[in-house]
Amino acid sequence: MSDKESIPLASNFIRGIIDRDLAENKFATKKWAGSPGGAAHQAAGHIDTAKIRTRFPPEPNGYLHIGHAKSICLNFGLARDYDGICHLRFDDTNPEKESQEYVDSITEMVHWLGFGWENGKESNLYFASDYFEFMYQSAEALIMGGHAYVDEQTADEMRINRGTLTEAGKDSPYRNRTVEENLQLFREMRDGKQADGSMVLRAKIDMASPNINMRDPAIYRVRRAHHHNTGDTWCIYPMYTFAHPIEDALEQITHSICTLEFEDQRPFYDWLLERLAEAGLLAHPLPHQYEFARLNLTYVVLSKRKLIQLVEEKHVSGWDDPRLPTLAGARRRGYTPEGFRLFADRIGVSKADSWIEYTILEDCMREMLNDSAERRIAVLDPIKLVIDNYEDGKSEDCFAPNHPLKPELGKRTIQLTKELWIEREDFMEVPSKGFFRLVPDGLVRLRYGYVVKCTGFEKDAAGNVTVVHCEYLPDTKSGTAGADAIKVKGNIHWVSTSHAYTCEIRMYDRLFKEAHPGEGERDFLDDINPNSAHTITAQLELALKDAKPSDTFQFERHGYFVADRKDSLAGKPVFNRTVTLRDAWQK
RNA sequence: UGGGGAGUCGCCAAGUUGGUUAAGGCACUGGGUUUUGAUCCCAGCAUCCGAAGGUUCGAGUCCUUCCUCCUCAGCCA
Repeated sequence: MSDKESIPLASNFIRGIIDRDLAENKFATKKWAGSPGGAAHQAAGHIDTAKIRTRFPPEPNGYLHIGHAKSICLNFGLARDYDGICHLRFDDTNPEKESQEYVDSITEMVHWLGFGWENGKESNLYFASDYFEFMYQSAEALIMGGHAYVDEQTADEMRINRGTLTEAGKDSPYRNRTVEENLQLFREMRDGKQADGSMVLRAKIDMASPNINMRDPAIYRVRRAHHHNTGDTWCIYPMYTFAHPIEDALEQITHSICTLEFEDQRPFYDWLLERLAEAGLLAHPLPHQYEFARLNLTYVVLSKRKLIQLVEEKHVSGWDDPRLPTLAGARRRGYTPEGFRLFADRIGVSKADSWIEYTILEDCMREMLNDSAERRIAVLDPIKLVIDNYEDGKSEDCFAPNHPLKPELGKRTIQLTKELWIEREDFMEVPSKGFFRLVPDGLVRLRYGYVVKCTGFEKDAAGNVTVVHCEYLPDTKSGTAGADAIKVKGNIHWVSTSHAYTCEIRMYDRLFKEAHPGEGERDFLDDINPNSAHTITAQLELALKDAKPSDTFQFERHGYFVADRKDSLAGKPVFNRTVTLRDAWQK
């Protein structure tokens, strides 16, 4: 953890709730048997040593993105700060959409972000599907308590009878079956004696409730589908509404944090848990649900549907395309876990819908990368500079610090020769106002080398500058006595043409050109930035040839770059531009 | 038009049971340092808290009315 992350965090409403709960000793008697379970199981346990328990509960039906990172940092961060534990729990109650591939990917990315779910010997990695038996028993308990019934209406009939936002619903004709009949039918559902979709188990609450979620929500459906975890053991599966509160309760979660759209479901969450506590299946204290506003980022789409569309219609190269806001893509782009954690802290948590400016994320990455990335030299758009008064064939050591803020990281040598590559934009035949780099008859310092004076230049038939000529001033070499006798404002980087690694670099920019892709009547695909990626051939200092996949560097005066983790070969890395340096001059 | 939420500086976001000059971050604007026009440092940046009334010695914090935005009618999560 860096100093930046040890700065006291701004308070937020969830921390306020936790502070109050802890002050009231709300969980002082809560037990934990070392594994998830109901009242009977937990009763045999000890007082929970975890002060609070939170959980990150993804459905393994897609890849994690930056929005998830906010939730992950929130849940795991809270557990860390309050001496608690955060579980990683896969909410896998819909087998038709879920798969092991997603489980693996999600697990990997949560770890990558820097969080763990281990607590001593306990792994606290769970699957909702491991609780199917308990959920089934809970459903029977509900039936026996007169709180659930088997409904044989079709999906369409159910929808029609649910009413509207302003009109009450109508009771199902099957609503008043006897407990015995309900139990028998529910068991038939479980035993495969009822067809898919022919009936559902519904909670029996109030078809006239102004909250539509309380109008007898479906809690179990018949679905013959192979489950990635339970195989073909079940042909009935619980709905999220029913399953999630039970998952939280079995894991002794204290603070169940989700996004705003679940707010309407909280009454059912509490209703269900109370019923199961009455039935003796669960013990108090029961978990509570709290909702926060999901992340919206400008110039980015985070909806699962749109992300899938971008990938399937090949607008990007895949789920880990460096331009995508998926965590896999961000990692390939060179975004770092530290940067994401800083970002999460910086944007805060509240219940107000908000749009975070994309530059906030970029700034967080710059901030952490500035601290961690070693410096290297890269000429991205090379033109030749010839030092006419420099000896042919001579090669001279120049010393460049690996990190200006961390002298302990040492220096490396780079070779200066008569012919160099410099940046095309560092020379101007007719300088614009305020330009202080190379101009005819002007002085500029070759960074870590000599001060040179521009003596001329050559152009091709098209009028493009091809070669710049200069003469060096012998007594001005960096690091030698008197080097600063001649002051120059300009300072440009360079790479010897005979000591260069010619390399492919992917220059990435934002995927969308509009702050709010697809806003209003527009199709979000029409807002795609046609210049979000282009590949260049650059001249890099030789040391970069040995970069390992995922190594990050600051290419001085340009930005942060990472050796692509997929396409880099040993001795032949290719780089992705993570983010540029801030540039007051460009503005 | 029913239920549930939210409205504090360009973007986020703190604001204890009402107490007197409305945190902080990002952005922005000045100035300084600097062999990255980077980093870093210093300073400035809401007489005002969606609007209008009201209660009070005193309100972003309480009351009333209004406005705007988000969200809910899957056998998805």
